[in-house]
Amino acid sequence: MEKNKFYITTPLYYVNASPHIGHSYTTIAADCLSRFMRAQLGKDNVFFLTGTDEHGQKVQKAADAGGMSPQEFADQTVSHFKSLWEKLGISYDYFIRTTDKKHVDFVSRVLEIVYEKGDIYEDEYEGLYCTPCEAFWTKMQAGDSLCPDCKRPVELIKEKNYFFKLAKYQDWLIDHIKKNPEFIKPEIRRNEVLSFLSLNKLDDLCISRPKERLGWGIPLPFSSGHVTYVWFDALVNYISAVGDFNNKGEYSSRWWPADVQLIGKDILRQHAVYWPIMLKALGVELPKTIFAHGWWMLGDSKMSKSRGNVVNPLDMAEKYGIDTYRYFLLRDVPFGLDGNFSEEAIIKRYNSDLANDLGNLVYRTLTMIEKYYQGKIPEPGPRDEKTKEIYNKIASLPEKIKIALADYNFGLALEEIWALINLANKHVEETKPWNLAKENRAGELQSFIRLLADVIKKVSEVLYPFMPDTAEAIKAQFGETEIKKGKPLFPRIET
RNA sequence: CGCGGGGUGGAGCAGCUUGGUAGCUCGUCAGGCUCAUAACCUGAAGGCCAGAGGUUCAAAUCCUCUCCCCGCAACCA
Repeated sequence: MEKNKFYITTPLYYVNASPHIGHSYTTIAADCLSRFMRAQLGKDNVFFLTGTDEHGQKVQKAADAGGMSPQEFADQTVSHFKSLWEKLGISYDYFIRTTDKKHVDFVSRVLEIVYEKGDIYEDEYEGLYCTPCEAFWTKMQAGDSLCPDCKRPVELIKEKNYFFKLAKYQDWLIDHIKKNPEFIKPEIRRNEVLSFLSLNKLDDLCISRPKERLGWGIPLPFSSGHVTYVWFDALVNYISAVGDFNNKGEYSSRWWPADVQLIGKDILRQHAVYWPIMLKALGVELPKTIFAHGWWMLGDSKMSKSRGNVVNPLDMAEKYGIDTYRYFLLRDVPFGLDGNFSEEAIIKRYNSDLANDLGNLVYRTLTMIEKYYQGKIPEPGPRDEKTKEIYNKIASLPEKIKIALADYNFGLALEEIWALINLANKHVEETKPWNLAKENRAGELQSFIRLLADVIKKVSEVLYPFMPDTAEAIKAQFGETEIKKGKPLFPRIET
């Protein structure tokens, strides 16, 4: 994450359903990193891309069901995503839609280039097809010759399709992953991909769908009877959003290659296998890192629409506050591992970390400034050893956070911040400022209060990428010279 | 024998690579303090580290086997 620019992407969210906690998780993580990197590199040197994937069968079916055109349907879902991101304070730089004209043209160009290169060929596709579900199944999936979805019989059908030569690049990809330990993170996912690639022979990827079966997609430039397979279309967004091909088919971009592409572990294969091979075929550089995070589970079960246990991020943000929601997601579970989501867990985090530790430190400090210094933040006083030690901690905090985030360890970064908060709370106990006041030890009291104010100012500064509103609120309470006390930031939630 | 991850005080986790007093957060209990949101600080209780065997002076940590839980297993985002 060094260098002078930082390009980060989220996956393109598929518009067949409304946003859930998983979407918000990836996007909040990306937002946090973007805000952090803007502070490091300057606003103009960071590019944060998100957007929506809008083609394909599922969208068409959902649109049909709602009596809309696919485009109308997509427009509607896109507005849900956009308003959610606005509510959650997501600072994306660009929102790409795969139905954008630029993207459609770009995909077309990509297909031409790969086709001309000879990495796309025509062949007969044979598979087990379930007509009512409009889906193909593998032999394994439909072992009993019944559709795993609807349990009706599948039939073997053949159709003409276009294939992308994945297999040709298999060894190259294995080699790339082995040589670049940073390419797939965390390590567990890297090992997973590596073992998958080593143990299985890749089949070429079918990248077309006959128009009569699926009309909602980008037409293949070399076959009027087919549209592009959604993944082949969608993945290209990461480069279509930020660059162009010249007439020789060479790609150039100020931002590409991406510094990190955040994804959920469910779409690892597409991003760690298909995507790099597509780029290789195009002669375009590979992203530096693909980071696959874990899933949020509800109790013991996976979150899924069919089980009716989907968590609506907007409800959570409204109920507990945007920053609480952001804090919870980034702090409660290590990025990369699965986590358990529950409102009890949010409340626990809220009360212990936000209300008791941070909120209380801020509030007690404000009270003391009000009481002992009439609301004016005192000048620094003489520093004893303990005070110097705490100032050293303040000074070293940003570097610790930088190290933690360089490893995508949001939880550790927040723990570092809380270590300072807890140290300050402890310091109050040890110093007993109420005694200093009674005993007229003005110098010590002044130095002490100023220290607390300085701790809080630093905390609000480093907290900004994680909890922007809270950082602003604290900043507003602690002015240059005066304070504005107001209400507690995080009133306890009584249970 | 398909591949992979995991089983550590009431809950959630760290420690295992490079063996040597079992650590953190929350919860519980007791005390302290009063600037503070019954918040803060200190202390205590609580674990034969899934089970069995082995290596070693010494194993949560290395080796073998067993049991249990969870993902993945390819054109459906």
